[in-house]
Amino acid sequence: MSTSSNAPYHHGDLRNALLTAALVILEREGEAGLGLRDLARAVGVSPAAPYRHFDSRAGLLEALAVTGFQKFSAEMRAVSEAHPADPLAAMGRTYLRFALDNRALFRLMFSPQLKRDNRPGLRIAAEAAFDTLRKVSGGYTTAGRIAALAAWSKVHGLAVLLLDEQIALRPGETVDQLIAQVIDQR
Amino acid sequence: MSTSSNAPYHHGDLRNALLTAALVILEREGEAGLGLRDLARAVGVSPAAPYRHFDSRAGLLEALAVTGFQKFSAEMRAVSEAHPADPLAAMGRTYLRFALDNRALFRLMFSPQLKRDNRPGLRIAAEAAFDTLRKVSGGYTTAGRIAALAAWSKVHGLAVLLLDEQIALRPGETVDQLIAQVIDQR
DNA sequence: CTCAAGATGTAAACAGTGCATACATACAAG
DNA sequence: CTTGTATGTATGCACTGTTTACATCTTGAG
Repeated sequence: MSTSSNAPYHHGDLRNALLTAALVILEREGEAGLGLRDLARAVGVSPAAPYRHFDSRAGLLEALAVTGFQKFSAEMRAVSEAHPADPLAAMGRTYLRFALDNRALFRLMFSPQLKRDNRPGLRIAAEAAFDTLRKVSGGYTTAGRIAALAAWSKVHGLAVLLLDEQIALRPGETVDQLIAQVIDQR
Repeated sequence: MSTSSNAPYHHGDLRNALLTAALVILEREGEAGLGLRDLARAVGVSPAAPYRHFDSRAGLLEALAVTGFQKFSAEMRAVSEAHPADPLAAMGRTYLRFALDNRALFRLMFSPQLKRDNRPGLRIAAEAAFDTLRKVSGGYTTAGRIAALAAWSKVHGLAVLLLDEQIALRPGETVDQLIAQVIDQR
């Protein structure tokens, strides 16, 4: 809480500072461009300091992904409560908006890299997110598991294709227009 | 064409040997686990040798992805000709089969990493593949661009979710059963 | 208040990476 | 046979994630 001192030996809130700085770098440079040394330098701390808060680079990525899943869950829950009549279309749009507004983070959340070294924290956060997804979209799930999987696949696939810039927009067409049309299509 | 010699100075077909060895390592270790040194060691050649055939690691990955797109195109064209009556469902199943049979390669083909450094070869190969996809699935495209995008999104999304093991199979259920059901769902 | 213990940061070094440069070898055309 | 070119090697550089030993701050018990 001090101090007039210029550079205190202890940062005070290094873990959070690392996470927020990492998010910025992640979205700007992509996952491969997020190095521990650059990150440490960005926060003004030695290269070894992050290891006091994360066991490895993978640990840091996991922490980022976990916050991503939490934010994702919160947004999905909020939009489903805001549109109790027909939550499905609204949830689809929110799913896509989240992916487009947090491109690198969204990719990280579904990264096979992280899945490979079984990070339990990530597994738990992901399952929690999908549980709320299931709960909150009750209509679809009662309409049948296959229908739910098909809907999820469509939304998720559109997200991935848009993130990878595999879909070309028509002149004057906005992404949200396209999203709305694809979601309404059945 | 010689020789009885044990280890000839020139490999003879290093480029292909590198590509096939790289594919094996890729599917076993993932993209991050594919290092040039390991690759060179696997083929029995010096660490610098691959640079005679690929300008960089990214160049090698690009070459892998290009072969992937070619194989993908060939399979899609073949299956569409084998099922001229209703090519759509068959193509969807082939799309999914390809993804599941070439997991790491499929991911590499759509990797944003490679897209970032605009490799022209990859761009061309990808566009060629999607062109044949469009041509070959004529029915869908005439049915409307949005419908085509929705169908593509569904198939691609299911592929990605399956690759990331985000979808749990029911006891006794096979992947192909699930795929067929989701594809037939509309 | 004191002061030991633990938490948090630093400095330095290690192994491994992609990559570049200079050199060696083999083949192919004249 | 000579010579140019393609292909592979040896070596070194800059950089990375990570570990170890040490420095500094904070905290809580006596």
